[in-house]
Amino acid sequence: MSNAKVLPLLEPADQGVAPCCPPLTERPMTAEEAETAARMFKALGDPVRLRLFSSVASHEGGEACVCDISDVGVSQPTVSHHLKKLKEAGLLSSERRGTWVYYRVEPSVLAAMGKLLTTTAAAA
Amino acid sequence: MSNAKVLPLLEPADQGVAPCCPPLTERPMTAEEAETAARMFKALGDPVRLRLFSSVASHEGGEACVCDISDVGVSQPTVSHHLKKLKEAGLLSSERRGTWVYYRVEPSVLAAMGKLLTTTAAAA
DNA sequence: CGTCTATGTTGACATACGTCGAACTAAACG
DNA sequence: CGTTTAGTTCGACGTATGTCAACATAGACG
Repeated sequence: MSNAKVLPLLEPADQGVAPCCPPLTERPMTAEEAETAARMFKALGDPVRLRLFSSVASHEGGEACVCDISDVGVSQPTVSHHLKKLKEAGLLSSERRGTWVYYRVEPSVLAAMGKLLTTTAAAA
Repeated sequence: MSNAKVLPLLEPADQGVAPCCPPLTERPMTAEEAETAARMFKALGDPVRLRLFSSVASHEGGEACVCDISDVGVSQPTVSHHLKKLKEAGLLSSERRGTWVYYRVEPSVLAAMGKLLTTTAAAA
């Protein structure tokens, strides 16, 4: 099978910490950091993807079957396309169990993005 | 607890404050919420914009002249174009003072996006 | 086996996007 | 005035993106 290309910023040892970059307000990002972080923001920069991601993330256990979240107003292939994008961005992972395919959030990535947006400006 | 501030998921007010939506992990976003939030994520979904925004956000006072942040590897019209996009997304505001134009971050928007990505405290 | 259901993939299309150079506006300065 | 510096807007170009219908694949089930 063709392995999905996942963001290289996430090592299994980095779970729980910010793997990508310092907060946006700390210092100007380098080109490389921006390249990496932009990929994550871009993945959430589409309404359909955002709804899909939110549906998965808010589902119990942070995991949901495709059949439970595909009611977002677009065709089924489009849903599959967007889920693939989210997977390629490292935000979701998928697993087939019998008939259905389950998608799950990558909590470390969510935490990384949250840290990017932490307002350190309050210290000033 | 102090959820009195997070409760209003009203329309994105035009006052600069953008408490658009609850955390992504709280419940599936509505189409309207996703539209609003995706616009912000999309604005940060470009490496150049991310660097520009980070440069402004990390500058003293959360404010910077265009001339101080335009060294991002693209032409000056492109810088202007991206700054306009960030402004349209509500992430930055601009003001002309004499010869130079200063851009400043909208801290409320930054906080709103941070809240969107608040770590999955409930997704256990 | 055949068939049904659940997802993924492919190909095509229209639109959006990032980029640049050139032309334009705005302020300072002589 | 004219010139210089700072920044925006315009027009054009190539590429990326979102979308769908059609087809393909993977289990389940008889």
